[in-house]
Amino acid sequence: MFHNLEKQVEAAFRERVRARYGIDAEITIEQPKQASFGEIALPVAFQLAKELKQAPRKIAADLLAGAAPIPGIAAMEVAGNGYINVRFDRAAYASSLLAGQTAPLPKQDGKIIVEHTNINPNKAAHIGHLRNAVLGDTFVRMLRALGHPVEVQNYIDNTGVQVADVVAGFHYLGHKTPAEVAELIATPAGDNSRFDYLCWDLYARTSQHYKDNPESLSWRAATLHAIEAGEGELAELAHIVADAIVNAHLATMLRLNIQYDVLPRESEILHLKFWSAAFELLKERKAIYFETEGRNAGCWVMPSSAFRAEGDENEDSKVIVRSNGTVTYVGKDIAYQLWKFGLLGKDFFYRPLLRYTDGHEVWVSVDEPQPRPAPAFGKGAAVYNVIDVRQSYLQDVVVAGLRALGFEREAEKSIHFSYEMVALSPRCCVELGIELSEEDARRPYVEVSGRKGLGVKADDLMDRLVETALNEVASRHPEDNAAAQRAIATEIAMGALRYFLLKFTRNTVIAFDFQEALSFEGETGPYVQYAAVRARNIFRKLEERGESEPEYATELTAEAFSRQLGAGVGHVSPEAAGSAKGHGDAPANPANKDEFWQILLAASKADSAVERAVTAGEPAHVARYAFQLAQSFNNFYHQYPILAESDREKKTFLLWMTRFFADQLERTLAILGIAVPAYM
RNA sequence: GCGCCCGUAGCUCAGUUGGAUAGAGCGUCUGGCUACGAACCAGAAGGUCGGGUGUUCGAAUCACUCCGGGCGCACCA
Repeated sequence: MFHNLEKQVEAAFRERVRARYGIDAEITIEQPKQASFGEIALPVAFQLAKELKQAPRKIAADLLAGAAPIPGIAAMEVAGNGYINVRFDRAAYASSLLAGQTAPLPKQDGKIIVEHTNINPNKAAHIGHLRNAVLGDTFVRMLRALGHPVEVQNYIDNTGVQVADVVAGFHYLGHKTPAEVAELIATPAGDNSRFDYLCWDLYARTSQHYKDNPESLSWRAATLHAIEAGEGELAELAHIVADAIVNAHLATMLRLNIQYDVLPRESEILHLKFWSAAFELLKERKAIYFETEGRNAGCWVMPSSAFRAEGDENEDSKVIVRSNGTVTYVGKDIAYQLWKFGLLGKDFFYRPLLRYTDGHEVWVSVDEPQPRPAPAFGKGAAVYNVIDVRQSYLQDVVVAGLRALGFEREAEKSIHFSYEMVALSPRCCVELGIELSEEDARRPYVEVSGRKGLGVKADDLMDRLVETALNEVASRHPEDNAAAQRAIATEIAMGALRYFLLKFTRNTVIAFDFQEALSFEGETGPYVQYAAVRARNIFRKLEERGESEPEYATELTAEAFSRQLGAGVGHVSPEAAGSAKGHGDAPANPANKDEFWQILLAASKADSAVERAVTAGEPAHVARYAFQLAQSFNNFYHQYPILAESDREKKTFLLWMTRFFADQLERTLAILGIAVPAYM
C-alpha cells in the first residue's frame, strides 16, 4: 500500500519535472527524518539545482505551483532548503488498508534457485552452518513472499575428502565393518552417542592422527580412490556414513523449520559424467587450456585474466583438471552451475528421500531412472549460492567459467550470496573449556574448525535454548502440562535462534556468545513473538468477555478514520511554528492522533520492507523491521487500553489497529521463519 | 606482496545506497505491575562516526592516503 503511493508520487513528479524543465530525472524518494515532516520527502530540487542553476527552494516551489493533485495525497509543501514533503490523506490511506487494497502481486516468472546449507556429510552441523541455512531459508521466504517461484537446493558433497577422513577413521582407526557402523546408526549406544556427534569426534581424531602420522595420509588416498571407483568396503562405508549424516542434518534443520526441495549429490555428478560434458564444453570454447610449462605443467587451467580483476597483480591461473587427470572442486562446481541453468544438456535422476509432515517432499539425485516421475529441477533463471565469504575467490572462478563459455546472461544471474563467518568469542571458548594458544587468546574471536572439533554443535545450542526457554515458560505458566510447555519453549527457542542469526547484516562477523544468543529480552526473537502474542491475547480476552470482533468495514468509515487519525494536513511546520507562533489557523493534530497514524503507517510498510530487503539482499532488514514493528506495538499496547475503551468508535478503531498490526507482524514473522506461540 | 571486508556510545550492532538534529539493544541510573500478564513500558547519562586530505549545496556513506583488525590468494573442499 505504502509502496503504491510512493510509486504514484514518483511518477507524478517525474512527469512534472519533464513538463516544467524538460528533464528526465530519476526521482528519489526518502523517508523524512522526522515524522512531523510527513510521509515522503523528495530531494529532487537539490538534484536539479546544479543543472538549472537555481536555488533548490525556488525549484521546489515551482514544482509545486500549479501541480495537479495526486490521489491519496493530502498536502505537499516546501521545507528546509528545498525538500518537498508529502503528506498522505490519512483517512483514505486507512480505508484502503481496511479494504485490503494491497497491490496484487505481479506474477513473477523465472524460477530462482537458492542453494544453501551444503554441509559436508561427515559430522554434526555447527553454528556456522546454521547461519548459512537460516540466511538461505529466510531469503527463500522473502522471495516467495514477493511471488517468485523458488527451488531450494542443498548440495551434498558425499565423495569428498571430509567424508573420506571419517570413513578412514572408522575403518583404519576404529576397525569397524560397514555392518557395525550401520548398527551404530540404528541403535546408538547411549545418551551421548548420536551418530553425527560420534563422527564429529572421530573426524577431529582422524585429523589429529594425520597430523601426528603423516604417512597415514595414504588412508585418505585409498579411501578417496575406493569412493570414486564405487567398490569395496570403504565405498560402502562412505555411503552409509554420508546418508546417515545427511538425515541428521535434515532433522537438525527441520527443528528450525528449514526444508529443501532437492539434494543434488556429488556422487551423481561423477557417475552421470556431468564433468565430462562440462569439460568438453570448456575445451571446445577455449575457456581452459592445457598447461605445458611451469608448476602447473600437465594440468588444464583457467587463465587468471578470466577471473582476476584488472590491476590484480596475482597472475596465478586456476587448475581445473589436475595433472593426474582428476577434476578439482571448482571444475565440478562449474558443471553443477551449468546444470542449474539447464546449460549442461544432462540431468540427474531423482527419488523422493523423505516427506515432511506438511506433505512436502525432498528429492535426492540418483544415477538410474526411477519409477516415480520427479518434479522438474534445475533450469533456473537466476541462481543464488549461499556460501560464506571465504569462498569468494572460487565463486568468482565459477562465474568466470560461465562467462568464458559465452553464457554472459547466466554469469550475470549467478549470485554469490556471501556472508561472514560465525566465530567464537573468547568468553565462549572459556565456557566450552577450549584451551587457546597465546596467539589465539589475543584475537577478537576464534574461527570454528570442524577439523579440530572446535565449535558449538547446532543441536547442543538448540537444546540449551529450549531448556532456557522452558524454565521461563514453566515459571510463567505452571498450570500447563509439561509437553505443551516444551512445545511452546521450542517455538520460543527457535525464534530466538533464527532472530539472533538474522539480526546481523551479512558481512558482519558474528563472534558467538552464549549470553547474547540465549537472551530473550531486548532486540530478540522472543520480544517480537511476545508482541504478536499480546495482540492475540486481546482478541482472546474480547471473546472471553462474550464480545465479538466488530464489523470494521461497516463501522470504520472514512469519516471515522478521519476523526481517529486526524487529517494529515494542518501540521505546523517547524519554520512556520518559529515565524508565526500563535498565528497558525490550522492547529496540529492532537498528539495521540499523530501517534496512531505513525503506528499504522509503520505497520503498512511490511511489503516495502521485504522488497527493500530483497533488493539489498539483506534479510537483516526484515528482522529489524519486525523488531521495530513489535516495539511500536508494545508502546501502543501499553499506552492505550483497548478493551476498556468506552467510546464505541474509538474502541472499534483500536481493535482494528490491533488486528492490522497483528496481521502484519505475523506475516513478517512467517517470512523470518519464526512461529507465534499460543502463549508466552 | 596482491585482492576483498571491517573500524560508529562502555559492550554488541543498525544506519533505506550522498540528505534535515547520527539510531537501537545490552549494561548503568531513575520511575512504572489491582489495565489486554513486566519476556514489557517511560525517562536519563553516554558520540571528534579510527586519523588526515579531497569531491559538493550537503559526507558515517564517495575518492585518495595513513593507522588498526579480519579473511582470501592450493594439483583441499
